[in-house]
Amino acid sequence: MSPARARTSHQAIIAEARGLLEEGGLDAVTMQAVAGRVGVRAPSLYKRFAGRSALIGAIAQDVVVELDASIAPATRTADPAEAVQIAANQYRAFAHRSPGAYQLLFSRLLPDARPTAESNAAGAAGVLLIAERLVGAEHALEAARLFTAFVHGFVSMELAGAFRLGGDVDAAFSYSLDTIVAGAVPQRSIG
Amino acid sequence: MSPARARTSHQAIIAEARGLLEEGGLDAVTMQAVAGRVGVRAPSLYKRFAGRSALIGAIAQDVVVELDASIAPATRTADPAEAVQIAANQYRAFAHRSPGAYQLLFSRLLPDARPTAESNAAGAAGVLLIAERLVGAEHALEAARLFTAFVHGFVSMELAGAFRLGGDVDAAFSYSLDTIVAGAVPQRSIG
DNA sequence: ACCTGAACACCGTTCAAGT
DNA sequence: ACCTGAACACCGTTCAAGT
Repeated sequence: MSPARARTSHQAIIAEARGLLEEGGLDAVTMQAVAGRVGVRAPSLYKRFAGRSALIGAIAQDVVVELDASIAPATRTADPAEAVQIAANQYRAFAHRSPGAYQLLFSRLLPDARPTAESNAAGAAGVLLIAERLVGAEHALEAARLFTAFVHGFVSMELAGAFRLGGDVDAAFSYSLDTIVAGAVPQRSIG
Repeated sequence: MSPARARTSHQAIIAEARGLLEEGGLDAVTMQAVAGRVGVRAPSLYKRFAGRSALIGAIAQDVVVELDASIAPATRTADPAEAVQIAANQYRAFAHRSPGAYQLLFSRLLPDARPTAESNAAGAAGVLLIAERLVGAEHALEAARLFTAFVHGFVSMELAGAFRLGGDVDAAFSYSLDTIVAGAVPQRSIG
């Protein structure tokens, strides 16, 4: 007679789905596999998520928040050139720590699986702040885009196994950041 | 009594699959949909491709070759700073022209759907050549990685709809290339 | 209030049977 | 030599029925 009590939770489902994502990619995140991990049958998941893509979207939201949080401390470093290094290294470290989650952010997601603009506003604001300190207000947005595009691109290529010509990948990352900072700073005084 | 004659071809299958990829993403590239487009039933596709992932891999191979070809002409521009601009703009134009195909290259692919290292050796060599002309032999590989990572990252973010803060995206691309070139060149004479 | 089995429409893939 | 229908194991999703 007692109505069935909850045997799982929103958070547990997301956590297990994310585990499957890291282990076997998006294809491994099936409703049945997730249900199995949380000790329930697939149809029960629909009590908490509208469908698979909503579940994927919930993961993406969490990931955006974590990624933002991991680069946020860099904002508190006064020297902008140093802040760039810290933010870039933290961003890259997050992607290495959670490659499946990271790649999810830039995969073509279904409409309802898209992280909201607000959810990464904090991260965008932090990068913009550092960029403004580095190059001034006029080119802050452009510099922020340069920085973000480079770091994302580098990490994305690493995770895709695109650096196949040998050499020291860490050194290339470091060289690149130095080069970008060197190119960006003078534009404030010269241009 | 006459044995059944071929009703489609390797190339036709790849072309139609790619059309579906551009229209509806990877999920739309089902064996049944591809078969329907080439006027055949799904099982017939297995006469020419080992499976879906082999078909996806064949698309990826073609795309790598086309992308390489689109940036190759930049190599013939003597001024390296100018060559960087041309290569970057051609790369970006290709991604805008074939966003589905482009994104395929950086998605987590199954083992047999991976473009071979040889297939993009030409493109890598071209970028490396331009980088060497720009910064010298010592840092050529690192500069090539900076360039490639930035351009890929920028384009990837564009296609993912990640630039949501307004502003002029074309201008940010142009600003970024100028900044990278400005930062890279001095390192040859100074460092 | 949550959980379940059964069902449905869809996949990729295999294979014996057709021409 | 290529094509096909039928079959299999697997998806996501719905829903009536259980507690």
